[in-house]
Amino acid sequence: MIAQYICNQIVANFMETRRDVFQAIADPTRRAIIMLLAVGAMTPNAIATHFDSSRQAVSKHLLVLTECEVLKPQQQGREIHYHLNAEKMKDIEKWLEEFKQLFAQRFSQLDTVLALLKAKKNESGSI
Amino acid sequence: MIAQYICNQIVANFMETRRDVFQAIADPTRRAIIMLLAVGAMTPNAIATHFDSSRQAVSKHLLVLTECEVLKPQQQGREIHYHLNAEKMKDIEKWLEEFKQLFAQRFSQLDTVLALLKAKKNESGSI
DNA sequence: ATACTGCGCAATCACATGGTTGCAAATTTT
DNA sequence: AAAATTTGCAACCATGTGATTGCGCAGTAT
Repeated sequence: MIAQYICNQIVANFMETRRDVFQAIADPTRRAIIMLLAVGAMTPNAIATHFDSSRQAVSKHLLVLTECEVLKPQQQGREIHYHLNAEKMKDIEKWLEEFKQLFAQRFSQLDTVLALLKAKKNESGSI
Repeated sequence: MIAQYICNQIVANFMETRRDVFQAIADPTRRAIIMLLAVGAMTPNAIATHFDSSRQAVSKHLLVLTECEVLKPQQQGREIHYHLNAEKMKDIEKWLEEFKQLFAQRFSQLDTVLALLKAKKNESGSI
């Protein structure tokens, strides 16, 4: 059993709001769009030609991606070029890194908890 | 403008099915659960105490995470210990790595396309 | 045997999501 | 000026999602 305060800390740290990068990459179509735009900026019509779904469906994905700040629209006359905001992708990397650290240190964290429990063995056992 | 065949290849490669790791980490509660279980296996009740939502709500998240093969339930008497399948997390890392490579090589890919276009300048322009 | 506990499952509900069609606004072309 | 193109936006629909409540079943404790 992990000590309560450590768990609460973990939960508090990693509970975030919606409309983030994680929602952006949740949909396979959106992941494909991200990959497409990683190569270069494109217009909605150009993007849509690569998918079975309609232009409007793709456009809605572009809206979501823009709300997640993964894409940045750039108007050029009547065309809109969607650019990738590669910086946002780092949020995923950051989370993944935090996870990997937590996972790698799981034994030492348990040791910490056990040591704390041992040190407080004479007090009330709930820490 | 990116050449058609490269784009189609990208789209085909990165269109995947649902119920994958990306859906697993789309929800902030599920991300927090993953972080919790990264430290050590826990029972549904123990997990639920760390969240405001009810036990059943957490249980549904556990079901989703299990379907995504991020968690593995392990029955012990009447208790079920949910273990993290850290291997599944690598799918995210893999995707992120592919993205980073694609992004880093975007200029050279454009060069490739332009070179191809130049070589075929006398044929039909669609490649 | 009889409670109690831990847990999954079904029903239900509000809301989000992905998709479609239709249309209007803005820009470009003719 | 008129036609065509690119695009976003609104309405609508089917389905998915997150959450709640109620319940039943399998272990455990008394």
